Amino acid sequence: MNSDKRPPALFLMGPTASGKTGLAVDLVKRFPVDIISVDSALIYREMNIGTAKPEADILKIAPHRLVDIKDPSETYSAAEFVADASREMQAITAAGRIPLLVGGTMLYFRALENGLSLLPSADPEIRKILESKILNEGLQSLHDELSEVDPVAARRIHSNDRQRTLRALEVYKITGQSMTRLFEAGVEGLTSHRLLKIILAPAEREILHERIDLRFHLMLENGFLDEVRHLYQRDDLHADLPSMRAVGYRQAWKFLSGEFTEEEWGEKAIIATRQYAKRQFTWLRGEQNAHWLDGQNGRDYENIFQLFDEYVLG
RNA sequence: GGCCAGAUAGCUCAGUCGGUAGAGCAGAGGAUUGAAAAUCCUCGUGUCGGUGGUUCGAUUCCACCUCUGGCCA
Repeated sequence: MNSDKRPPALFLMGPTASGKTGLAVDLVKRFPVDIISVDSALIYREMNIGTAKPEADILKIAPHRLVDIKDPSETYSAAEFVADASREMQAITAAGRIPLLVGGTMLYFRALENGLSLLPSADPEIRKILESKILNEGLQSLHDELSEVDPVAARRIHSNDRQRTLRALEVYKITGQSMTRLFEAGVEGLTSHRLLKIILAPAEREILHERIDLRFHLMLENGFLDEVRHLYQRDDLHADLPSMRAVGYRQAWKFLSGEFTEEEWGEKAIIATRQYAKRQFTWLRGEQNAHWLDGQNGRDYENIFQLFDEYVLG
């Protein structure tokens, strides 16, 4: 029924706390799949409890690639992910197995599937200059500057969106060309594999909220605060690093620095997790050709196993 | 038991010199091209505690009642 001769690959997407890891492990037990993590926080070593990283015994059964590849002091990017994931997919396929990409970082999935334009990577020096300009002259002046060099991007990017305004200007400063101009070249998406996309997400938002709550309290029992305390004590880490802005870590950091009370930080961490899940849903609703499953009952899983059987054979 | 202060959106509160009300947070929806667990945008009808009274009109003024604080006994 399927004339597509390209090798198969599986995307397993879903909001945080939806049970992706559990399903992935089940798939590993039944099918010749190897897992690639699609998660901007699991890349960090020493960040285990708060990121809900699979435990060592799970990783032994179901190894995850692209986990623990960075120190919390380092940065990562969607482009690096695309390069890393593509490489791992090729390796897995070459070994006669099927790549299973599992995670919740939807930008990474999107970038991998649809591709990224050829843009320069971040330049710390230029960012520093632009940051200080925001400090001295305000974000609006930066946005005004963007209007001069790239009016199309300036119209698209809201003047309060500090991160995108800065990035668009950075691209111009590095290349001398507008981001809009560079976009015109088009992008090349993933063509090496045929995809089966599965979205695991509770149909009821309330169920997910309960799971988030439950999981957070479990994290606390498992010593989440001590984990953050270790990171807090390192003098090469600070609150503005991408790693320390992760949900939960950011709030725990603020408790340790005295900005939040003990009750406050936990409540705010749970809230931030819910809001993160909501943003993930916005991405997921836009996914094309994906199979949704609620995951609240076992039949769902059976359906996926069957689907997967047909897909691999096809 | 007496006195005082409260009772308004899921929560914390503002406000209406009498014309049925709005902020923050929460929540919902959306955007998303090398920081993405990031960053940003949009969305506010609720017996204004209850019952009566005054009034053309009461959430607002008055009386009583209920509840919650605090003080005095």
